Amino acid sequence: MERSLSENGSSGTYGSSEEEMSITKGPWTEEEDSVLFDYITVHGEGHWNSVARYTGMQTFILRWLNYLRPNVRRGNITLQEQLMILDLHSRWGNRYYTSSSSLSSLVFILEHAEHLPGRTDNEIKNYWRTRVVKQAKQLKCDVNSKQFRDTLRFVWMPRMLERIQAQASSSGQAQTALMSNVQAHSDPCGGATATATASASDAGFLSEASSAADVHAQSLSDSGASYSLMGGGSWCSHGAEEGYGRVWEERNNGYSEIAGSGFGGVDMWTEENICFLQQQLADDL
DNA sequence: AAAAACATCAACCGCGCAATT
DNA sequence: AAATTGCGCGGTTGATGTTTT
Repeated sequence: MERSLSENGSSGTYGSSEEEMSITKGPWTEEEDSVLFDYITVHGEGHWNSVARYTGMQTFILRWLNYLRPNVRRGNITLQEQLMILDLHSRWGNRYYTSSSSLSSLVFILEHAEHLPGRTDNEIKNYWRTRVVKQAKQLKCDVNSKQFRDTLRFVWMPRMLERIQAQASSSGQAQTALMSNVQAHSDPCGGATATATASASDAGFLSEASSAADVHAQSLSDSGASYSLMGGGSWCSHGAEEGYGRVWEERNNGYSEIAGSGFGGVDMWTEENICFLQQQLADDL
């Protein structure tokens, strides 16, 4: 194999043009993974700093971060994680190169949420692109449009929350956490707060969510108020980053309890749900 | 049962900002 | 102040797996 790591200073052997000519591409073999794993075990992750400057080292780093690193989780993104992704993305988007607003920051947050460790940027990105962006295209809607974002925030996310709650009910898990988190509450910032009605039947929920979406999408999005996902301590956002650390800490308690309950892997992008989304988008026009 | 179409995800690429010289 | 280098990011590709015809 041509991928190699060596001890001496210019260790990333991808560095020289000669060697780059013979770089192996494509899927990693078990043997390669094993070599890389051993290397990190011996040298530690900190060693990246001294070798990462060499072209191609990025390949090793990515393999480690996205695959080999302990606690990395792959596949089967839970509803809770999907909800988090949508929530955070609605707040921060996927803007470039700022320390507080990128997908990597999102990963950072996921990793520091006690019960949602190990999701990688690649995975989140893939979810966003293969699911969300794809559905937006199917709906003939610009994923970055205000209309789509509002629909996600005020219709889709409450619907996901509803599903999570339904799962919790059926499994008898996390009921307390959800019931305390998913309920109407006043917004101390003075604005209205969109809420999912946890006890609604599906049909009932649809109409309630619809009207809620209509009202809130109109009345809230311009003012900067946000749909409140988890509201142990209710919160509002006037500008994306303001007070986020504190808010996250409070909200994360809710996430953690629910995420810890262990259900997930539910596909929200069913025909029924997409039709529903389509209806919402049509109504907004 | 086989082929085609589609979906997913790991891996790689290249751009542009930030830091350094 | 300008040029260079490094780094982090989102975008894209291609392999693989799954579903549909």
